[in-house]
This record gives sequence, structure tokens and C-alpha cells, in this order.
Amino acid sequence: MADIVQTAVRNNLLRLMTPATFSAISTHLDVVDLPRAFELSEPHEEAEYAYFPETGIASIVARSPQGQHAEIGIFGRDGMTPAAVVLDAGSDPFSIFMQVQGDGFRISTALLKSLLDQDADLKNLLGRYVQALSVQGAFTSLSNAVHHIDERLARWILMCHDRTDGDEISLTHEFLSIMLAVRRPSVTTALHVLEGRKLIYSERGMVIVRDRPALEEFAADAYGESEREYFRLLGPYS
Amino acid sequence: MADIVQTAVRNNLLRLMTPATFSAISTHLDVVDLPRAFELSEPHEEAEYAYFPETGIASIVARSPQGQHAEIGIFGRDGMTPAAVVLDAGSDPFSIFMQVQGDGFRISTALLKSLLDQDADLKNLLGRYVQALSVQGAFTSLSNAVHHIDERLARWILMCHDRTDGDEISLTHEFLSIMLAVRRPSVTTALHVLEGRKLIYSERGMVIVRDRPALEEFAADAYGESEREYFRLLGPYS
DNA sequence: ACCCCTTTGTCTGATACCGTACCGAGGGTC
DNA sequence: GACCCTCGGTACGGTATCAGACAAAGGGGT
Repeated sequence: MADIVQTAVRNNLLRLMTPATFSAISTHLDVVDLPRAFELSEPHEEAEYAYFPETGIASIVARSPQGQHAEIGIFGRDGMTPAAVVLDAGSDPFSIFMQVQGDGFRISTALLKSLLDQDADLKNLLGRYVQALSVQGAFTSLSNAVHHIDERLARWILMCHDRTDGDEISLTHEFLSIMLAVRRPSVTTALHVLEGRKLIYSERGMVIVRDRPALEEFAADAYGESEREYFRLLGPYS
Repeated sequence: MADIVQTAVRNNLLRLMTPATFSAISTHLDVVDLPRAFELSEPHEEAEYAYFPETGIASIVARSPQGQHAEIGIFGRDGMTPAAVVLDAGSDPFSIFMQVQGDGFRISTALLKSLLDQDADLKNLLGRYVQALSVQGAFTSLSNAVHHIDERLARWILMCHDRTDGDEISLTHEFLSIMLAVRRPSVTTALHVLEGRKLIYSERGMVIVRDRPALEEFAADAYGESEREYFRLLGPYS
């Protein structure tokens, strides 16, 4: 692909690369569309491409043998996939797919791997991202264990809002119920709670953030820790 | 410390190091006792030492601002801490402490870090471990979200049993309740369920595995995925 | 022997969430 | 306009788990 100017890029990891690393990697980046439900990586399969989203949101979902599932993390312009490339692990047991459509860059995993082997700065940068991601997963786990549905929903909306440009996030209740690992009607009522408190507007296929500070206050104990850790490791991404 | 023979070591990561790496690292390993409740690393603090347990079990716990907590993973002779050293992240936001007493080796993190920088094989090995650990965390998250207490308890006993020599695991209900992020009396009744099905014996301060295959069957959907991933990446550890 | 502290067992009522079912509303297509 | 499919709202009974309190049992120290 032609010239990509680093300062015009929105993906935070690409932005944080040293100029030398960026120019090495950018010649191999392809621009790609990332439509909703697009699979970035499938469980137990070695991914052909690594993706660095510019916009949109991707979801990382773990599935049990009997088909139960729960989201363990999300990323957008703050991240990349697959983490397994960074750790030389080949594959991971998760589904990773787009949940809010967007666009971004891709690069063959083989190429990225060889760049990682030659470039300690890059390995270090992506290593820090892997840590941030796994911390996010850990706090998702905590939240699944101890927080009520409406708080978890608030947390989740905030995390999407962080990775979105406006205040509108296009999502169905069905989708949210999968992410939070609850029944679909539970999402409906939880959304009503947030709406009743004037924190959001809820429309067909769409959640609109109305009062972000109040939403953060509502999510309170559920939101913030993993964001602080990301900031410490990689700075702001919005 | 004097000579440590690699084949006599029980920690799986130490065993899997190349002979060259092992001889480089082993001269810096100190033998340490790991009593119950010993803190291997504190949240947001850069650890002074890295630990490779030989026996015993350590717990990784995330804590929310308001003091809620949940375990996100455990390790014993299958692992090491802190993962942050491998990822060059400095610290992580978790408490890591011994839960079943044991012993192991320690090395200064500074030294381990410099070894990692010079030794791609070592970085690769520990990178795969970090992946295994974060997959374990992901499935803990899934389990917190979708499984009942008695299944989660069964899973947890199995994970401890994997890292223990006999069938006896010394643990109080109080402790288990923290790990599973449930009330202490819920642990008591869940243990009664497992005992009633003749899967375990439960004594004061002790859980004894009685019928492991049946326990695995009972845990069914909750147990196995992360173990398979560890095996793929690092082989057997028991 | 006694005391005391830790650990475990049990009870009561409350509640958050589930499974399932059904219906209505929005919005595209012909 | 008529149709259909997706999506959202609501209702009902059932239950896993919670919150909190209290009592009994194990076991070490003096």
C-alpha cells in the first residue's frame, strides 16, 4: 500500500511505534474494511493476518465445550489482534470478531512475526499491549463475578464509548446479552434502568450516551482499573 | 546457590529451558520457602524477585476500587510470576500470594529481565506461559459468568489437584469463598454437594479428592479448556 | 482442665436473575 | 398496502445465591 503517514493514523499502537519501526511495518499494511461480524480470528486456528483497527470495535469471546460463551475483552483503535503472535503462541482459543463495524489495517502474521523478531522496541510495545489486554480480561472476570447486570452494562457501554467517535453505539440487545453472558430480556430491563436515570438514550439497534460522567459514576466500582493500566502502559488512545 | 540439576527440578518452566539457558539462570536462583499467605507480588508495585514454585499453589487476585475481589488464576510448578517481567510492563494490578504453602526458586527481576533480553528462547518460553496464564484467566471469567457455584468449586479443586502431589489440599472455606468470589456459607453447601456425590472428602481445613474422574465429569463444562491450551503450549506438568 | 480463637454448619428472609413464552413495533421488500 | 423478519418489551414462576446472624465443633496454648 502507498504511503501511510504515521501522525494521520488513529490506531494507538501504530502511533506509538518508533518512526523506524513504523516505516518498516507500514509498507506492508493493507487498508481493510471491517464490517460487522467480520471474523478477525477463529478459535484454535493460526490467523493469516494481524489487524490494527482504526475505527470500530472488536470482541474477544471465549466459548465452553457446551457452547456457553462470554466476552473477555474488547478493543478498537487501542489495540490489535492476535495477541498470540506477540507471544509466539500460534493460536488462541477465542473467537474475535467485529461488533461495531469499522476499518483498519492488516498485515500477514508471518511478516509481523519476523518484524517482531528483529525489533525489540516493537516486541516491547506489543508486549505492553498484551498486558493491558489481559488486565482488561481480569477485570471483566471480576465484574462477571461480583457486579450487577446494570453496572456491568454501564461498564461495557463506557468501554465502547471510549473507542467510538460520537456518542452513538450501534448494538442490539441480543448482541449485548451475549457480551455480558446474560439473558436478552435482562439487557432490556438494565437499559431501561440506565435510561430512567437519564444516562443514555436507547433506540432500536442503538445506544446513545447522554451523560458520560454520570454513567461513570453509576458504573463506579466496575469501570476504571483496566483503563488506568492501559494509560500507564500506552498512554491515552482517544 | 550451588548446583541445581535441571532434571531434578520440578518447575515445568525451568525444566523446559534449553540446557544453555538453564545453566545461565540456575546460578542466580535462590531456594526459598513459600509459606501460606506469602506475597509474591503486590498490586502496582514492581516486584523485586521473580518466583518459580516447585511445590505449593499461588493465587492471582484482582481487587476493585471498593474492595471486591476475585481470583483470576492460579499457578504452582506449572508457572512463574510476575508475568509483567516477560512483557516489560513493570508491574501489574494484582495481588499474588501463596495459598497452599510450598517452596521454589527466586531470582531478581532485574537479572531475569536482562536474561530475557539476551535470550530469545527464554522469552519465547515465558511468552507461551503468559499466554497459557491469560487463557486460564479468560476461562475463569467465563466460568464466573455462566457456571454454578458447585461446578466452579469442582473446577477449582481440580486445578489445585493438578498442582499437588497427593490428594489432600489444605484450604479453608473462607479461603475458597474468596477465590470463587462467593459467600463463605455457599462454599460449605457446595462442598456438601460434592461430598454427597462421593467426589471428595471434606475435613476441617482440608479437601481430599476421592474420585477424580467423577469430579471431572461433574465439573464438565467448566474444566479442561485452559488445561488443553497449557498442554499445547508447554506440555504436561504433572 | 480450661479458655479462646478459628473454622464449619445452619437458618431466615430477601432478591437478582433465569427459562420460557408471547406479543407488539420498526423497518425493509415486493 | 401487505408481508415478513428482526428487534424490543413484558409477564410468570422458579431458583441460585445473597446478607446477616448465630451456634456448634475442632484444636492449640497455658
